[in-house]
Amino acid sequence: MTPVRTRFAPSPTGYLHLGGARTALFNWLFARQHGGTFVLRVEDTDDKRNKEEAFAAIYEGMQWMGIDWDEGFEKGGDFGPYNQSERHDLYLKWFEKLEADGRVYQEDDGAWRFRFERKEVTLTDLVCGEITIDYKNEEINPDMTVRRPDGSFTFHFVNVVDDLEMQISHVIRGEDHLMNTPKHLQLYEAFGVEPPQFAHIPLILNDSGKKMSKRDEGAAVKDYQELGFVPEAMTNFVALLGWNPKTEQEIFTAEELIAAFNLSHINRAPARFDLKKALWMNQQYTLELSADEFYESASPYLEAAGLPMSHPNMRAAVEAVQEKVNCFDDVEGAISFLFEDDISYDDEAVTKVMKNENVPALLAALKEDWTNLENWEEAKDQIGITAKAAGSKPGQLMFPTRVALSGLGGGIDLGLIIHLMGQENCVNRLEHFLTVQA
RNA sequence: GUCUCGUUCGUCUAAUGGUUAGGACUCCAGGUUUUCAUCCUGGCAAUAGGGGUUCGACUCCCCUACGAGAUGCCA
Repeated sequence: MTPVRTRFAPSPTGYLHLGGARTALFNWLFARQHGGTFVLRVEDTDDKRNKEEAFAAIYEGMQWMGIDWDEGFEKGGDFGPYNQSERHDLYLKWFEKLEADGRVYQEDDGAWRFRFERKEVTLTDLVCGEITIDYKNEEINPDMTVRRPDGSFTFHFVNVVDDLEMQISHVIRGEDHLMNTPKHLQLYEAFGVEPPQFAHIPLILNDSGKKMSKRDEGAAVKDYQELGFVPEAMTNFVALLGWNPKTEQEIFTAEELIAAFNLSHINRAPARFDLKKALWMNQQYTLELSADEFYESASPYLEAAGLPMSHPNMRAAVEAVQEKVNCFDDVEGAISFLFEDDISYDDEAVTKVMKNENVPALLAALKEDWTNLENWEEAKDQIGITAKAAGSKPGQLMFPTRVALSGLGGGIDLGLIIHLMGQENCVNRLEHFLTVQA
């Protein structure tokens, strides 16, 4: 039994694509499940500027999602170097073998082509099954370029050499490589080595059903980091895109994913990324955080938004919205009204409130009744008393009061809003609401 | 154009010849909460179309439509 060795080989594009993240995750899950090795290789064949910076975005994204690697970038290992740009001698060695065997020939401009065997090639893919490509017709499948006139090698060539040199046992990659694989198989055969096993996973589509591209909103893992996703939720959600456990379980810890993962349960059809469901899943995770964890995680977002972090009410306000928000980025909008003098009103909430024509009178009455109260509990109870005195139900005044005080249709518990805001501010907000909206 | 793959509620998916086609998200309606959220209950909603094979088809075969990928001296 050969040891399981998988790899993720991104090129330094400056961001970790959602699809790339899932490819990395599946490779990682498979390696972890089999006690194998997960390699991070850098496909930097083109000499790009800011290569290191561009790659940093990728490994930071992986680290955020909790995908660690055993070999490769910054870890080293026995099969290095792990940057393609430093592996030229290795490529040359295998190229010379092809040359000696007469499997390559040179074009007029100096480029080298690999001579395909003119036969049918069958790929047995762990996800896609058997796929046969006919190479008999040279017009349809011309020999492929493996080396450029400047001496550098093309993707197909280096990819195969790297995988065989690094003794990769399973190549798990996006379906966009499916048609490349028979070519790679020809190369393995010419090299005289056993190819690895292949598993091609379906692509991730954007909201409109097209392949997610760099321009798409939410194409980068970083986008979800900025939205304030819990990393474990992100990992969980991405794992369920194109793979399913064949059970109705949806919430998985990393350990559970490792145990349940199975290449044969990967779908063939591409999947769309549904932000609403992702946010729902994220909320399942934020709900499970301790108050401390939630506060710690939300703080950076609040600081970035300029909220006064040392304010005595800050901690209580943040804790109060833990079960109200989907992601950390929503916290600021849910509590900022407590820390700002100017209040902005949610149009939808105001419209809903104003549908009841009794509301202005009720709020005006409450404003009068709210003076000279001992504490916030009394103030909260007063809402019911005022409502009843006017012949309304308490509930008919609770919601309008919430909107008048916070400007929002939802959020912190009303009693707590009153408590944190203080009597004077409450009365002022009612006054302001009546002036502006009524 | 050619080659390859794919197509189940709006979305993620289950059901590999026999189910009232199941679950989840969204949405809607109730309940709980004097408000909001959580939570609970219920509801709307799908086998792309057409032919076969079969006692029986989401499931197998063929055609069409649609989608995706490949067809680079990009990766």
